[in-house]
Amino acid sequence: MEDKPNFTYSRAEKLKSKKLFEILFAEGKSVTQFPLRMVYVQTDATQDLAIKAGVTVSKRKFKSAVKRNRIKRQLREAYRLNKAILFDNSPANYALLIMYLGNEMPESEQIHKSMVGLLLKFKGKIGNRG
RNA sequence: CCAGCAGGUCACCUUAUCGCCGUGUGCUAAACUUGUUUUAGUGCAAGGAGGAAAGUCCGGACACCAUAGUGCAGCAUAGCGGGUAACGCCCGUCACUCUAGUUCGCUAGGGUAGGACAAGUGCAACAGAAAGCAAGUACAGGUAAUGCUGUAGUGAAACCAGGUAAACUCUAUGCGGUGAAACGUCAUGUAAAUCAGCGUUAAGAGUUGCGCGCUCGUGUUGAAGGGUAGGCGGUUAGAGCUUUUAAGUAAUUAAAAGUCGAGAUAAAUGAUAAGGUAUCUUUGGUUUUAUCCAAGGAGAACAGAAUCCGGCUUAUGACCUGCUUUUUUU
Repeated sequence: MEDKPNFTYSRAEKLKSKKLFEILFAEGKSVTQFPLRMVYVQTDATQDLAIKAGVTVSKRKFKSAVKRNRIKRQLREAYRLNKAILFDNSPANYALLIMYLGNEMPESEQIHKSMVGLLLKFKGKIGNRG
């Protein structure tokens, strides 16, 4: 754990289940660090991985599939490189969904800064409750 | 040199770090149905969006459904011939038409919702008495009488036809519907929902717009398994691609050889950093101009597979070839 940082983001870590998405949209709680918003919900401890995450970009704000893909890739990279913040000591299992709220194409540097802030905010919240 | 038209080609590159996806292969571990097994982890190798992947506008392949049949209605197409799995697509050709040239014979290029006004209905600017059901001008002739007859006049067309079908309509041909969230299958697992047999057939319900037809209903016995979410198959070797030869004016077809080129599913095919290329542009110098040289700046457009093919349409950067027109210089 301490010798090499884990920067992977494989299939098992991705949020796949349709059911979970429905639950997230229905009863998820949110943390916002503009231009990002995270919706999260606590899941069963029976799952193999502690945290599953997905990213999303509104089709209404970005009609072009190319632009949507680009933003999602940037979000995924930012999460992949900074997820170690969460994996140190997570008190419970969570499903996360990170959304992009901006109206224009973002800079990667800005996304990275916002992602770090967002993850720290989230960590503070669940730490306080647990 | 600039502009237009036609045709063709490509779809930026390199390096570093960190990642994603399936495939092949090696190692390790676990499981048992001990196998060229399955699962997990890990190393290596080669590969990983398009010319439009887009719009979803046509045509197919494939799958399921009698709520699928049938008649009417409806929709689509429209010279002729050919190509094709098929098409509303493509090729050739005739006619008409537009543009340019012309030795007035034509030539080159483009366009065409180019079947029928020999059945019926409708429509028609201006002029005109009148362009269809109601009227009637002038002159002449004729009659018992009358637009009854001729001529003039208006107009493309006048008591009778003609024009018009991106007007109804008619003719010919074709068309069932739903689309990969189709469909098949596996495991989990509960009822009113499914299937088969027997009996009852009365009201009624369903369908594509309507009719016919078809299906269902209610009781009982037995059997198997739906919906939702998930896994696997379908699902990437195909009307495939490249080259050569032959047939054909061409679209295209045939034969031979070679070749395998993404398979995701909240959706992979990347992110970041540095450098460079095509190209554009600014300044200065050179040259009659074109050009060339130096320095600086910008720097790849449109766009993301989603069952698969054939087209059409739309978006869009750069280069090459040919033709035409205009201007300048020699």
